[in-house]
Amino acid sequence: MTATRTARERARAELTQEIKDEARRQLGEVGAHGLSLRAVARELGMVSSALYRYFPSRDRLLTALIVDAYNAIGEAAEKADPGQGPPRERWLAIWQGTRDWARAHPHEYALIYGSPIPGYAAPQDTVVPAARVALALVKVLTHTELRDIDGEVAPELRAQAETLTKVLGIIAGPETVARLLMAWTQLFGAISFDLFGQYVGSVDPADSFFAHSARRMAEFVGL
Amino acid sequence: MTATRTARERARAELTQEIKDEARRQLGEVGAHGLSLRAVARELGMVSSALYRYFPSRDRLLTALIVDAYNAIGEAAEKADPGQGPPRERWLAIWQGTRDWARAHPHEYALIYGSPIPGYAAPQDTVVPAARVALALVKVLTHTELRDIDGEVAPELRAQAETLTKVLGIIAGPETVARLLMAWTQLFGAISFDLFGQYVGSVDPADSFFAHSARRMAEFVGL
DNA sequence: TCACTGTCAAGAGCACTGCTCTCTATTTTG
DNA sequence: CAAAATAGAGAGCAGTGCTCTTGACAGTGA
Repeated sequence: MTATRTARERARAELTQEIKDEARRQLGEVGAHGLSLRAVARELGMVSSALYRYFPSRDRLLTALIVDAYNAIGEAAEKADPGQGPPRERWLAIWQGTRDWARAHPHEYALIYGSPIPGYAAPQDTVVPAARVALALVKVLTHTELRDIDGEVAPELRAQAETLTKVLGIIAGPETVARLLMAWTQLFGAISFDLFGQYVGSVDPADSFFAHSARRMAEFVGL
Repeated sequence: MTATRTARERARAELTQEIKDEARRQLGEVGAHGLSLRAVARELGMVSSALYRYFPSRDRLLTALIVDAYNAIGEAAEKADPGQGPPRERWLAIWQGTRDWARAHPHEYALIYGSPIPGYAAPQDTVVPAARVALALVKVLTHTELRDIDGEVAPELRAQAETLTKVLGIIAGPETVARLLMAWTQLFGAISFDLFGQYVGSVDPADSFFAHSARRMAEFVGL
């Protein structure tokens, strides 16, 4: 009984995966804007209406791809981390690994770090996968002796920083937490500017500049 | 003769502007994704095909809006600059003014700093307006005594920095130029993260964090 | 074994899109 | 005034997301 039901569920799971794979393939070719449900169905040899049994709308398909993309870039960041050795080296490796993934999958990156596609509704499913890269960076700092940094921190930000220290379990002052958030912002700001063409005319091959930023931000957070 | 020709050309210029205005209005409601040429034409009481006499394609209309948006955010940055007084105050004012504009026009901001809409072809018309915010920041530093910063700079980046010093006419070492580029990246990275919802769960009302970032980056570049 | 139930793909169809073409009215120009 | 350029209107094409209905099939309880 479970076997038969599983047979069906397995077929369903497989087809769901095939749809996502094909959609991701087309995403890489025509971007999110050009992704067409009908084209995906056509390529899979099925009729477009059948696809709605698996994804109730185009946006939901995109959301599924978004979650996958967050996990993929998060995994890339985690795998780039050697896990041991000098924290500074680990930090630089994570930065590089994150950028490498983004450059290899520009459309998927744009999907998650570009303009929000649907009506501004970032589903709840995305918040945990979205944090993976940031957590990889935090992890480097958790068992590290940071040179503590002083600095005035406004009450609102101080409160937010203290909440974060509890959630993340890191031992660092508010100024360090704020700097970590700035580094996180810098990481994705630089990748986005690079991929979206904002560096054209200034640091167009941005490799050297990106590596430089990674080093400076490592120092900036106290590494 | 010029008067008669002007009559038509003026009508044309006016209608071109009206189309852009209406398109911008709809952009604010439904975003770039939902912007429809037919809807714009409908609202203006004309037929959709007539609109093609003014913009040869939807992408070209969007490109016109992109140029306008770059100029608008650039002007916002310039107007926020008091133009005199302590450089640090000017720097902070420009950061704030830029963010304020972005928060007031999120869809227009997404248009220029989100995922590139057309097939990755950022038209040449956009590069000059796109630099206005950065130039406003540079302007603050030009007649300022910066405490010079040392630091190793890789050859590629050093060459790019030296090209920039010539183009911009600023007197600063490569390390300072690199830091300026990082600050520029930080500014738009923070605005994008804020508007695109990436700060949800960490520094959600990002006002305090943004102000903090502005101050820290001012110090970072030597102000 | 047989009817029942839930699942599936298929097809037709709706309202919409960007865009092209032709036709006609108007304006500008020589 | 006649010719040329420009304007808008309308029809139409190929494509889209999405809905609804229809018929086939698989698994279940009597």
